[in-house]
Amino acid sequence: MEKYIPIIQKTTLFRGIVEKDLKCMLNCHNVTKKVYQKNEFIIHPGSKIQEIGLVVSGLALIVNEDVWGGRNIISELTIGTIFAESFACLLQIPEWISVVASEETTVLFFNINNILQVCSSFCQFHNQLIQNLVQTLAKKNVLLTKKMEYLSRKTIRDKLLTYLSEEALKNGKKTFMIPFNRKELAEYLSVDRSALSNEISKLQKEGFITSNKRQFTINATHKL
Amino acid sequence: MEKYIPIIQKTTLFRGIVEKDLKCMLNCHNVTKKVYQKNEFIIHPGSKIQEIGLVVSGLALIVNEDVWGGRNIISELTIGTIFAESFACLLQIPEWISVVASEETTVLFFNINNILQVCSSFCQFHNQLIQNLVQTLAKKNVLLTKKMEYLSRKTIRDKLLTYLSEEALKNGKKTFMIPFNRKELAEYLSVDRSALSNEISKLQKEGFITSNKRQFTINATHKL
DNA sequence: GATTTTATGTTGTTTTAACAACATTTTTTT
DNA sequence: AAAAAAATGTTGTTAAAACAACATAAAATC
Repeated sequence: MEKYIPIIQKTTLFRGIVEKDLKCMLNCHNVTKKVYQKNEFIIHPGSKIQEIGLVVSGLALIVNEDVWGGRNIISELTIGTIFAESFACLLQIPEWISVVASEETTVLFFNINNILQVCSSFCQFHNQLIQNLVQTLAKKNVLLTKKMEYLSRKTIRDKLLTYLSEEALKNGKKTFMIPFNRKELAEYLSVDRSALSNEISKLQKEGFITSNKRQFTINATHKL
Repeated sequence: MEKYIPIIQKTTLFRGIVEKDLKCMLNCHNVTKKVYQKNEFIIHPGSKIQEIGLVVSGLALIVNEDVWGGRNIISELTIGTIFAESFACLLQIPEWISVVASEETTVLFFNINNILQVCSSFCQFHNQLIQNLVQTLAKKNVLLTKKMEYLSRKTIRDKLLTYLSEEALKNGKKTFMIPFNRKELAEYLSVDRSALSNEISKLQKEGFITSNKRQFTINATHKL
């Protein structure tokens, strides 16, 4: 198990935990390891759960299942990614969510109770762990809320301008770089790539923005 | 302060905390109270924050501000609503978010450190509070992820079918009631109301679903 | 440096949604 | 019970996005 310590230490959940404590945790039988074959279910829809997962080898997929038997990939879980932390906190997997191994995959499971239940002796380890868990959840929350702001706009133009505005405010400058190329940005905003490129062109011609690849400049004097 | 205990006890954050502990907390100067006038800022964009807010009278708005000076209401904060819990966990308000009093509004502030920092003496109070905070964050997370599934679909039909599918799975039945009327459902899915009604009609004619007001039946044998 | 691949922009066509206007039903108010 | 208000459904028009196909530019590979 100890060979996974470098991976564990890099996760948001265990960031800042000293190696001694991690070793202790791994040796206290608080962590279980399981290997899954390709296409095997790691998490079944509607099941009970008490563990946070961590992929230490292979690749898994979070999948949304519909009543017609259709499947939709929500996200990919690469090595070093923790998953199901929200579900573990609620002790329940939604009926439409599953996690499936995309190839042979090794997963470590951390019981949520060992993280949340404060031990009788005041310890820095637990404090840090709770702090980390809360921050992980909060961060995801803010990211999702942010993304929702774009997705709930009706036109590509509005989605894009809302996104660019927030990026400008976040950077504190009117000129900034975005972390996506066109294809990725289109996917992030859930729009067609060519339609997005087209809209960027139009906004430039109309004087709202200037853009060159990943660099954008917002012309805030040019009122909407 | 103690007059607010009934409101405090009903929040997800303080659910299950005994009155004795709440009183102790209120008396230990861990909670501050502030009254805001109409249109006054309760939270400024980009500011530092260490407190979770609770509206105990009046009405406040979470507002998204853009670089052009435009404002967009993200949500309404009615009496009994806690807010800024995610931001408090990250100690930072995003640059595009503000909270504004919509009328004269009274707010209680709970310092996040008094919730997260485990005291040296093992206490049930703290344990419950952390449990509650984590559950609040996790729940919001799952709700946001769920909503994103719909919003990221391109057509009204896909948004609606995804929504109905998850509701059916959640209820464990093909026939179920939804918690929205048409106007609310349209708003939730970020689509036009009449276009939504129209799409529901079409889906019925094509045999995918049966619907009567808030009751829907999914015909899962009628493949997509 | 040439070749291939990937990213980006452009345009026209088809599909879909938004919008507006109105009919009908249901619910609420008086 | 009548009147008013709100919710829902329907249709036609307009606006916008998806899609497809292609041109060009940039980056990666050989």
